[in-house]
Amino acid sequence: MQKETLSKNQKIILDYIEKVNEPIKAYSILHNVQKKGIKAPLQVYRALDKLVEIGKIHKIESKNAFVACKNSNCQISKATAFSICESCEEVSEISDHKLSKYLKTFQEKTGMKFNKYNLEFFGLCKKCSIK
Amino acid sequence: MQKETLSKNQKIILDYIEKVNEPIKAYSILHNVQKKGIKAPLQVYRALDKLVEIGKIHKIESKNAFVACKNSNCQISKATAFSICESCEEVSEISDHKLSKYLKTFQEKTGMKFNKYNLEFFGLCKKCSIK
DNA sequence: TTATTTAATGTTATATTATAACAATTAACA
DNA sequence: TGTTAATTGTTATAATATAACATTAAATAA
Repeated sequence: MQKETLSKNQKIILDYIEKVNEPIKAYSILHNVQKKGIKAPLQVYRALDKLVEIGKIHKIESKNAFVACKNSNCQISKATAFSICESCEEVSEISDHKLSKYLKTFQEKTGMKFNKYNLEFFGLCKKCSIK
Repeated sequence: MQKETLSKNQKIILDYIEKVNEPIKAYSILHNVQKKGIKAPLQVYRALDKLVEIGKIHKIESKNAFVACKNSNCQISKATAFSICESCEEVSEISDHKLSKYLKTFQEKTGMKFNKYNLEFFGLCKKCSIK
């Protein structure tokens, strides 16, 4: 699904999330797109649902926040991995080949048929560990 | 930290979570321990925080639910992995050596110092994929 | 022991996150 | 063009979580 095929609200909200470029919460999005005519939480949540579904954004579950997907071709739209610095709150999307591979073998082993996973690492980023 | 050193509320709530043996939500816990004298959400949330901190339970972030840790010796108290069936809602804790190993090498590569991760797989369990 | 500090509790109020329900509108397409 | 599916708008409310403050219990140092 291309950005061009998104609906009005979906576009407004994706544009905003891409602009801020860091995890942002639904009500904060709402607050920031009100000048564009979006008035109610549901309008935001509906767009978020769709954007997550098509892989344009990811939800950081541990933070109830949403962030634009950095993998433009988003093959991994349904397999997200993030590292989250507990000090500066920086969040980075991880795109690691070995990990995807591991997860596949894991699937075979457990007999479970996965169609999605969510992985969140917490710790100190390089910068913050120096301090 | 042993179970014996837990406080009154912590014990009540851990006992209940261990008994139900599946992910359960804070307000559901509250409802079910009211006969034991726990009256307010905060009493539950405080105990949950502590129990998560010491590794007796885990939070399933995508479900806002809590589940007892199955690894009695809980070395992996801070490294949790779950598989979640999207059909029957069954949740299993995963304890996989290869995964822990992978995560360690990953840490070295990124320069980030991790002290915790959360991994949630979604899909269909064996039973449900047959249906 | 007793003073002191730290952890846990109790309680009320409120903040934050998310969805239900229903009516209206627009887009997709047979 | 008529029909279905997707999206929107709106109000109300459900579900999840924390703030703030007073009190009590437990741990431990003098």
